[in-house]
Amino acid sequence: MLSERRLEVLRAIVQDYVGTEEPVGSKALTERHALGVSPATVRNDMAVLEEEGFIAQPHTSAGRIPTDKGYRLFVDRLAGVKPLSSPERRAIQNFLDSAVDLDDVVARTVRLLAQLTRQVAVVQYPSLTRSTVRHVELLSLAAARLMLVLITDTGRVEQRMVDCPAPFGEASLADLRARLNARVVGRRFADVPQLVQDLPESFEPEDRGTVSTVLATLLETLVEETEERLMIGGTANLTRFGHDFPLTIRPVLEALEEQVVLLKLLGEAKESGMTVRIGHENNAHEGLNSTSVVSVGYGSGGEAVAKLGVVGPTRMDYPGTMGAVRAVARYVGQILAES
Amino acid sequence: MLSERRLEVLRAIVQDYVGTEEPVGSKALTERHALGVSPATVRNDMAVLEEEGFIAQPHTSAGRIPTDKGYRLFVDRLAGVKPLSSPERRAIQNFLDSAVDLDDVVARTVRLLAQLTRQVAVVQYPSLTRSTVRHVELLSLAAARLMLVLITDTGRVEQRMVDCPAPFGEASLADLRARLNARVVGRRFADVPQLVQDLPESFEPEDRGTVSTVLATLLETLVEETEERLMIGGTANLTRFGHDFPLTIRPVLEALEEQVVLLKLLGEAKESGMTVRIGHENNAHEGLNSTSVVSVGYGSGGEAVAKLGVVGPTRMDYPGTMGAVRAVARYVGQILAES
DNA sequence: GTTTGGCACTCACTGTGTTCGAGTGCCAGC
DNA sequence: GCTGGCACTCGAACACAGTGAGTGCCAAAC
Repeated sequence: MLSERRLEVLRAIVQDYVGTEEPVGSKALTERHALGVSPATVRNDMAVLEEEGFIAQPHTSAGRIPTDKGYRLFVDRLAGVKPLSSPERRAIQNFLDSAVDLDDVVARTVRLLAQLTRQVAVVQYPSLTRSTVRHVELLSLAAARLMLVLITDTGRVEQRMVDCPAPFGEASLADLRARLNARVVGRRFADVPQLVQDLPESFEPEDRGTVSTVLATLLETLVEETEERLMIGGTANLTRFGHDFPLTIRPVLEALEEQVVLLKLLGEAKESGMTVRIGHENNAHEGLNSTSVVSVGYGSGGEAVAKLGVVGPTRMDYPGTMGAVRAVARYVGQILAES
Repeated sequence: MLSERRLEVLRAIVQDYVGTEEPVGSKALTERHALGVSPATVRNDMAVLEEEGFIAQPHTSAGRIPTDKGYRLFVDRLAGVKPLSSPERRAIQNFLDSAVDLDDVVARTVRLLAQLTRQVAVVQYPSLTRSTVRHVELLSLAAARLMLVLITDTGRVEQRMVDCPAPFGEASLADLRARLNARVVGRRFADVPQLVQDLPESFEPEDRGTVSTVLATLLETLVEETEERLMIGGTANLTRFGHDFPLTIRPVLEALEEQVVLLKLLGEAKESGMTVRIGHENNAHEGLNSTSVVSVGYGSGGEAVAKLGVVGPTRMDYPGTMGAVRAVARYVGQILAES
């Protein structure tokens, strides 16, 4: 068990190390923090903390730095979430309010997060399966070729070509469009499959094939989680860290280019509330095992339709980062709800 | 005037420097290239080349490196475009052939270019104004709210909300949709404005306001060159250069994040043929003044609908890069034409 | 039992020479 | 105009000592 003071020492170490980027020693600690004890005592505490694996020394005769386990404890028990200042909040709102469409919202969110946290920002586009249907449109492009357009309440638009097994008249098309919309508008994408299941039966035999094909394409589009897109920004912030540079930044950039990795990472985060994954906990990609990922879901209503977050060095300002991430997610949710 | 041999010396310097990333001296040159003269002679030639500004020495008692002006001469007069090997060509085609939609084509192109050239790849989405219209769709979302969807021959889809000044009946909507499509399908976006100019007049007075609003939105969408999007990849390749790292990579990453800068850069490139901008010639952003940009237009037909290219250090393999860029552009054009 | 001051020890970092060698410019001779 | 020779330059690499922040341990004090 760690006494209250030892925890305080750990907190002080994390704070100082995040601030200075240099290993912190016992003397410096007592000078900068009012711990009320002497350096020697702190040294004893440090020895214990090191034994427990919360801190480590890069080499003998150097100060201590927190380990991943140390950061974990810090995040879980010692740190709060630092709320943003109200000018910051206003700035966020203003900036997001002037977005014109979904792409713009996402792009602005990325820039905002990157600027606020001075780290790499990642924003996932609102997912299809968790959105609701605003409209389904069917266009006839050629005799046996249709275009299917899906519009979500979050403003996302998805389109697919459909090659029909048989020509499909304008009347049937209008009919299908009307019935389809009647059934699914306002419903969650996840519920669509069962809502349209029996639709082909109500059509003339010669049209059933086409209707089924259209529905199959529709369901396929919904399922295609692989189509999940995301936007990344602020990679230039990576250059702020590490004197040992190329070695550090290279694998991170590589990992960021693999969108699959990032999506997996976000996917593993909790559905609700903020998730912080520290260092080696990010086993999705080895390039990320000296970075931390702070992510949170956002959505137009109570429910999350996608996630956003930042990627930074394990040595980051967790309270500040968490505050920024949470605030941005909140405002993005509002914007999506309004549009 | 530079004699034939001096040009040969310059070519040798560029090639060696690109290969080794180290300043090249007179002795090493005569050893690696069959110039048929002694180091002393090469030294004299180098002195001349330096006087003319084609090469420079980082410090006394070091070899020479090409200047931007030197690279310029190399690209313009000394280097050809190195064609890809046929396995490479096949690989490109296979990789691009399996793309499923426009986003996928662009994403795959970026990856491909980045891998082939081992540099940062930039691909612009096919521009609206240079494409032709495949279909225009109007959807009624609410009594006085429409959605306008544009579909291009390159597979791009663009949508906008339209708030109507007055309610607009389904019949009028169908009418407008039909007439609009009759006029613009198959035409170039650039020609659309004059094709629809007189359309409002043929509608009932109470609908004219709405028709005008729709058309205005349509034209606005066409004009919005700012909406030009692009995709970037291969930033991890930046880490391959420079021991003097953070200083070098930072401004480049910053420049790459400013899409406006990149678009401007691509915009300044020649409409036809390949463009190579070297070092300080990239005055669009100071972060790019030690990089070169190789770009070329691509398109489904004979005409370019957008551009793609790579960004790398001035010290790059120009013939190889130009070959890869040209080949990729060619295949992307084919893919777009087929779809 | 915990805290504290004292003390010897460790070891990365810094600055200073010193050497080494690739590369240069110049010049006299072919 | 080309070549070999030669003195010179100057960055890179290496060795080495001094410095100081930081540590662990211990005996004394609270």
